[in-house]
Amino acid sequence: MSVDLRGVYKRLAAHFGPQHWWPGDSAFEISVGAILTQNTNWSNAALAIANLKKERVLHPARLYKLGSRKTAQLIRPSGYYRLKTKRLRSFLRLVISSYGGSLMRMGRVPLPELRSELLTVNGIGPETADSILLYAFGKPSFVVDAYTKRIFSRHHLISDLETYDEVQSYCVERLPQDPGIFNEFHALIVRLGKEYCLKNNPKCNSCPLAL
DNA sequence: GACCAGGCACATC
DNA sequence: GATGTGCATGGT
Repeated sequence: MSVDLRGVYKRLAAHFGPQHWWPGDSAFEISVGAILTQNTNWSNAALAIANLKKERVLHPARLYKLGSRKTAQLIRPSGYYRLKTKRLRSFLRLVISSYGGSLMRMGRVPLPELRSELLTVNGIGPETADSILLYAFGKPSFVVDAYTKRIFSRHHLISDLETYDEVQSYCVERLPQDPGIFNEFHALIVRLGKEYCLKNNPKCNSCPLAL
């Protein structure tokens, strides 16, 4: 069975309107946000980013120079702060050692190579890598997350056993290879998930995606 | 006070 | 390769 994912996208877009993702003023800020929001409510990640901005360290070299203790203190509201400090610093080492601290230079690397490189960083898995590629660098890398899996399996588009790569292929094969569409689609899925497809108490009756 | 949130690495079987 | 566990905060 082949579901019209383009149609799904159009309906969500018509229902919710533009989502204006990802909130952030630079590729670096978006990348940091992608790590800080792992398994975490965005509002908590945003508190941490606000702290980094206030200290004027939302910049690769400055943040690295800041050191672990101070970084951990600033990103505390995002949760898992010791773990995320390590992860941020692993990412920073890549940016600094391979690209001289320039996200601009990093963004010139072709998608497949850059994705592989990001996945070598401790703490960057497929979702975080794809979020950085899509939202920080504007590359057509489709982001799959818990909402995508939950919604698609509840609507019987996929089984709940599918792996990350399988769900990603499923979507990529059914959508135009356009970063603008990938961007909006994922944001709309998250919006739908938050409003209609909660873990325990789904108000699925009124779901705009009656498939 | 329980439950949840825009994951990932690592241990163990 | 599948399954389980640690990581931690702030909002509802």
